[in-house]
Amino acid sequence: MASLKDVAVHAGVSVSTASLALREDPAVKEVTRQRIRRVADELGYRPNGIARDLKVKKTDMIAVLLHDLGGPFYSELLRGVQDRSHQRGFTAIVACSAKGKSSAMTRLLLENRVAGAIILDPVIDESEISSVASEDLPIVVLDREIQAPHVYAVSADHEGGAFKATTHLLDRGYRLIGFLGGPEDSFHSRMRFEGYRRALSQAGVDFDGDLVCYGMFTEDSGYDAGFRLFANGRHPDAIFAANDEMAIGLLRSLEEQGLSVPDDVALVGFDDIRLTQYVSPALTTVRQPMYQLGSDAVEQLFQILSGNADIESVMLSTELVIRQSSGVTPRSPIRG
Amino acid sequence: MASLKDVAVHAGVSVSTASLALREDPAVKEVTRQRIRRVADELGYRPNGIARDLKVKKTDMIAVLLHDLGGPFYSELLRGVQDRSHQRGFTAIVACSAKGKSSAMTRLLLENRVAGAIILDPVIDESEISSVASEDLPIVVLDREIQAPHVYAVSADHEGGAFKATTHLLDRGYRLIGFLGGPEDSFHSRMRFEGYRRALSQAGVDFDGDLVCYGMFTEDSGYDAGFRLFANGRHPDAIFAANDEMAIGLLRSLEEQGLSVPDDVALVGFDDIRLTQYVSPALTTVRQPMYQLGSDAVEQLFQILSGNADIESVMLSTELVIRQSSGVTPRSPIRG
DNA sequence: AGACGTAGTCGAAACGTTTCGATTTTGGGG
DNA sequence: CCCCAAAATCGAAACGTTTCGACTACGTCT
Repeated sequence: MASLKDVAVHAGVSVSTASLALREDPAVKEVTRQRIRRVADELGYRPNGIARDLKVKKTDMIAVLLHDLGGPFYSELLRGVQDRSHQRGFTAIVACSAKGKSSAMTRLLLENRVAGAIILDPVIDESEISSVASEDLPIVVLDREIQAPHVYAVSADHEGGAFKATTHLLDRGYRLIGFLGGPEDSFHSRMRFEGYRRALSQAGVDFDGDLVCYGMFTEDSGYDAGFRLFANGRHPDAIFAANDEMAIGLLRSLEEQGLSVPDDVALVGFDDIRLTQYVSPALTTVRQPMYQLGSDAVEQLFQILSGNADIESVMLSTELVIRQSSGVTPRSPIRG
Repeated sequence: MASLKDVAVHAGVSVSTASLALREDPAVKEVTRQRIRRVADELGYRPNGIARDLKVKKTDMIAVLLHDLGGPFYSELLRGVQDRSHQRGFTAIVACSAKGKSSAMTRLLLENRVAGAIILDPVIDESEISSVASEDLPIVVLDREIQAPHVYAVSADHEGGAFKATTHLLDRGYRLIGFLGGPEDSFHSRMRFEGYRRALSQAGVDFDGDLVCYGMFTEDSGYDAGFRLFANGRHPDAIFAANDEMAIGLLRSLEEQGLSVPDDVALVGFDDIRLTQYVSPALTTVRQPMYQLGSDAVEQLFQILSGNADIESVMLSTELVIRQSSGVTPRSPIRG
């Protein structure tokens, strides 16, 4: 592997001149520069970014750590990250946030290979993240609340989205509105539950714990929950599911129970995954601004790295996407 | 940022001893090691992986370059990459293969930051890839054919899958089988077309160019093609679409044209994306071993990096997944 | 003609490790 | 008590850059 020294020797100049020349520094004479560049090409010289990073003590790479690579809607998020990183001169690299000796977490974050990190992983524990963040490694967490130095948050407004979803059902006249949550300790599930509670309470509808049920955010767990929600003679007239996967499983189980959606039971999900448009009836849901989440995360990191002092948490609003599963006409509007 | 030297000074030992101690080298006495480690912890010392990589002149990171991050079925692929990388002691980082000065391509591959790369990108041109590959940077391309030094291939058997799909339709008695391809210069489309041709020819069915149509691998382009395929009084009794997206668009257009699938027209797709199970009728398709593709790519890279001389291209077989869209019972089996 | 500014080039240090040969310490045997 | 091998520690070089102060040569100004 040809190094700068090799180039310098072959071009009959010093290493420093070669270095300057290849970086188009105006201090080196045009003719010399051309010669050096020609030699570099002949030798197939490639700058060693590792050496460079070591010398200048900084790197333009930022890490994006996801719990499982390639989940369904990371696509948009990563596009946001990608675009904004590029715009800010960063190179974003994505990896899986698994722990362990040779994990990306270790290699990238603990071994000083990146300037900062964005973490979207509901599972990895808080202490892990806060212990890894430092003066030299700011971390932006997505969809989490972590109070720790050098940890910043960018989040979609899950509570607000859930509020919108539930209010939508209330507006359409439903009163026995069930909630299908995810794992109880999950941030997403908690926030969405809170929005649900707030909507009920604002509408003056009593909360009924019997109408609440939990799954695992998977389609199958939604399917299972579909039976529990209608067991013992209970019969909610609408259900707000904390994510689309479960809503879709739920849809299947309702169908099996001979219940029609939305005629017998209205249904709203969360996330707006692609499938929601294809199931029948198409699923009313809440869309998160994934692209912006990614882009804002990078921007936040950029600001921090630029030494901008007062960084505030960012909360992005969500959007209700109304389709068929939540009924068509308001039966008895509660407002207006 | 505390360096090894700081640790050494505070612990009253030399830098080399500190280095050895923190790597648990048995040459350093237990008590010394404990002292050094304690000091390191107190100072919040973190090894500088960049310096390390520079010194030892190697890195355990491999890059995975995708055309667009987070496409629908990269998920499985990346899991394969992830698992195998971990098993082989690599850290896999994923980035977008866009070109340009500060792109991942440049930063990671051209600046010697990774030991090797896996590229899955039908768009980026061949010359780009072959010019980037080198002695010190072996590249494994997925689903492409590139003849160049230091470029190796791992591929699913698209031709074979298309053959299976078409033969399946033939077995069920269809004879006027149309082909809906992607962009004509795409490797995927070409291979799948070839499998289609071979199946027809093996069954002694004449190829009819009028039954061939091209889209862009998108749902909308499939929808449009659906009208072209049935224009001018043509009426294929089955269609093999080169991917599921287009097949689904096609399904929609057939429905609009009052054609029933599979009764009027049978349909087979390719890829087995998740949606295929949810559309109605569920789509018969060809599944690629995405997990294995990823895992084999890493394995291939590992072998190359281990100095294993004779590396052969790998071709993985695909699997026909039969659902409702291709009809139910054979009408007139052509074999057996 | 001498001084001086400037364009161009150079040398050496530094970044934080690892590695290896050299040096010191230790402890046991004669 | 001394010597020696083994154990423990150390010092310095090296990895490939960048950077900065220093140096050279040369034309210009006075």
